[in-house]
Amino acid sequence: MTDEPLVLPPGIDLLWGRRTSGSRGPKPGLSVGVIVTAAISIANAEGLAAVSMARVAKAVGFTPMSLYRYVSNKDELLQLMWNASADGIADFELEGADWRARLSHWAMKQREVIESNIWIVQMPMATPPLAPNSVRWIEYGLEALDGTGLGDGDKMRILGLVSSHALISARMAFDARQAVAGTGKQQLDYTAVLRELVEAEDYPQLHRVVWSGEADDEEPGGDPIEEFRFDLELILDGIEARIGH
Amino acid sequence: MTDEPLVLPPGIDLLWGRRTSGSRGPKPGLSVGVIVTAAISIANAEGLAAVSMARVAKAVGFTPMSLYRYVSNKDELLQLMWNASADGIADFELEGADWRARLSHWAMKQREVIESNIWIVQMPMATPPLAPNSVRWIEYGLEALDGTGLGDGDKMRILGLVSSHALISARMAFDARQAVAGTGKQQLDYTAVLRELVEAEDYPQLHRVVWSGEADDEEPGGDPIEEFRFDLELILDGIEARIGH
DNA sequence: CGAAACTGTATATGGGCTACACTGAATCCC
DNA sequence: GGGATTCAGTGTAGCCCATATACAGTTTCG
Repeated sequence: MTDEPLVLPPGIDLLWGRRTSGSRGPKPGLSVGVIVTAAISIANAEGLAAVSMARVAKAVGFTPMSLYRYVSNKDELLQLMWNASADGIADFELEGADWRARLSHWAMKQREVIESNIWIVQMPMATPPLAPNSVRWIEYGLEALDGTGLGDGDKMRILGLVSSHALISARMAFDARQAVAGTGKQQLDYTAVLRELVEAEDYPQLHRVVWSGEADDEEPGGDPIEEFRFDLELILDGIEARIGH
Repeated sequence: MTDEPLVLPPGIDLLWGRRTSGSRGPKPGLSVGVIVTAAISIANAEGLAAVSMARVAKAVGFTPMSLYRYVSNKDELLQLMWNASADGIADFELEGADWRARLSHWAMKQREVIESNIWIVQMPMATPPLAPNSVRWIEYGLEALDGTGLGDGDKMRILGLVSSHALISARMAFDARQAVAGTGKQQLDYTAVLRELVEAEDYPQLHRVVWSGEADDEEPGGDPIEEFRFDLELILDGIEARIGH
């Protein structure tokens, strides 16, 4: 309970407004917000790989090194982008009569945010969710599960499970799109490739699946949103079983 | 049904033994296997970030460029590593009387493999699973779900869901360990940080969770395996509900 | 014996992050 | 007001990375 300095992960202090700066010297010509916005712009337009310090600096009209006055390194910039991508979350309104509808809504919204900032799926995972928007989001999730009788630990784990699945789902959809819109190359047809590689005697189960009609799986035809909903419903069923009702 | 060349993703042709090489010229002093083994060694010892072409080349005693005679680029090397990490999977024996026990066993084994090649969690996701070991693994998964009456598409999606969760679970455990064993810095106590940041009036739910005793969540104390099992059971419950019995 | 094919190397290009030293401007304090 | 302090932005340079290209040396085939 002593008032120790409390080390925060990089960028977190800045996000929570805990990084102070003196009043001497020239006025800053730039701001963290401007930098992060520019970086997100680039990421949305050209993918996360296109986000380099030099590239961002050019976008805001400064030299690369100037960015380091606002952001201590690139990793921190990435964290800030991740948080900023969820700006506007404060306006989120939890909808639904029961926990199931609410959590479903919560999950779909999360996937939506990821989808509209698709570079998120290329982000290296880092610290646990400590950014303000993440915390806010967890708060909403807990609210959705309020009154279910679940323990706190269970609630948190369930939210983690659902969140991580929203991310995975978006990533898989993204990968599928990439494969199709590849470098002008022939479309990567997952099923066709498997049909070529999978011999009946070595892989009886998979061979049957791949040659049966139904296996339109990873293909662009299958609606990723529907697939996500499938998984989500399955998880929700699991939660329901856990709640015991 | 024509016999078109069928473009395979990078590395996949090599993995399935479909890359031929002439017999002229000097005998190779190196092999893909040696390179991949060395790369995995480095990744296990120092993390995936330490795996660079130069680093691997030094490990095998050749110049960096020599590796390109065996591997067409770094990305391909990563795919080969990913596949090689699951070598030995052929000996896997599916255990369990019913599908639930079998799938559970399947999932736990998968997490185990990831855990013992923990750099996998740092890998950029790429193509859908087409490497031999991945395909073999799916085969086992289908076998586990055999006789459940589930449709092929559902089976595949369920396997994807469980797999992705094994990966996420391992990643979260890894991140937690990282946070603790950080750069000699003070341990990042998730709960403590949240207690500092989360105000009761702004985040009533989370505030309560964080200040209640139970919230020993992301902490090293909580056994990651147990947490994985929790999520897994939840998913299994969902599947059971789906099967309708 | 060429000619062809192949291995491994050396060199060089272009990109990345960021430490460091520096200039000049704004502010504070005496 | 004037010096000291603090800070913004720049330029340079170091080090790492992946890999294209050209080449030297070696093996095999016709």
